[in-house]
Amino acid sequence: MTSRASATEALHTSGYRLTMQRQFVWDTLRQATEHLSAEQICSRIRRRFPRFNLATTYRSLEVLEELSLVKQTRIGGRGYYELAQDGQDHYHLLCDQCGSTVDIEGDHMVPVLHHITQDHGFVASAADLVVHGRCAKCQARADRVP
Amino acid sequence: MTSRASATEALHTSGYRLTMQRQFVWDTLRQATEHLSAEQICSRIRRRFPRFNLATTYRSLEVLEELSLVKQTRIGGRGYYELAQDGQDHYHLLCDQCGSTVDIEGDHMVPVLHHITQDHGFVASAADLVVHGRCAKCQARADRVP
DNA sequence: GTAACTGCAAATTCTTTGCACATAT
DNA sequence: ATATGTGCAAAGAATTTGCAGTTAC
Repeated sequence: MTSRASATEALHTSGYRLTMQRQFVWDTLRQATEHLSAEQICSRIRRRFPRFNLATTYRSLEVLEELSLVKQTRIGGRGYYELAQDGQDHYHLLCDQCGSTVDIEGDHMVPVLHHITQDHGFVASAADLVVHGRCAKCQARADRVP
Repeated sequence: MTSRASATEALHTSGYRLTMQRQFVWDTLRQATEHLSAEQICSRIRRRFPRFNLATTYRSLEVLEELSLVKQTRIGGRGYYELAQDGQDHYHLLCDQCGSTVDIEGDHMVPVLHHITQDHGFVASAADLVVHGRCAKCQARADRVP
């Protein structure tokens, strides 16, 4: 029902070959609890399959992205990858103090995107939102020691 | 009244030296009608001052950013620079087809940011929003030739 | 069997840094 | 006078590409 079950199928029906490497990348992202950089994905796979390399990581991610199975978010010039959610997008809160990220899901952006469409005749397909600021922890810390 | 008049002053009062190079970068961004990459800024300045170079471009932009005179937006792994608007942020619509960008200003994001603060105790200081999709022109073209 | 894919190394692109010289204060 | 800033060249980091060999179909 979710896109998770259909990765191999999606590859197959799109004419892409089902390789071990692509499955590794897919599985790594499925098991991850947060977005991962290409480097992180690669090194995790290398633990079990030492000949795996970064070029293949990028090439696999490119395919998975094209099939809308994976979503890339750029934070500070680096790309991070995670499973694409089915319907709704999700966004990132980045604490500029401790560097932590929080994911937010929900339809907060729907009215914004709607507005954009109305005002500019622009048909939005995806939105990358990174909100900078201070997370709850760092905020509390700052309050304690002003 | 706007931040535009106070670049030299801001540099001065912050203890930064007022150099020709920094003024060149500032003036280039003032004259620009859209955001520019470091490379674009540099080559424009080089037309009048051939010894100007990229390293100085980046270093000048860093200073101007720190003084909140300039805002950087990252699109597709590249940094683009423009004057920081006084009060309100502005965002970018990026046409994935023709590569054009449209700037949107306004307070569309205010309720979103407010919500985020409520829900996550996260204090937002800035938001980077890049909306991908299809601009009006490309949309019309697609409608004509389906 | 063959077109697609991988591994490796080298190339690209964007950005940062070290250091000798120049300059704003 | 001197701390800061610049120019140049070289280093870094992230990503892409060329190509010979491998593999899924």
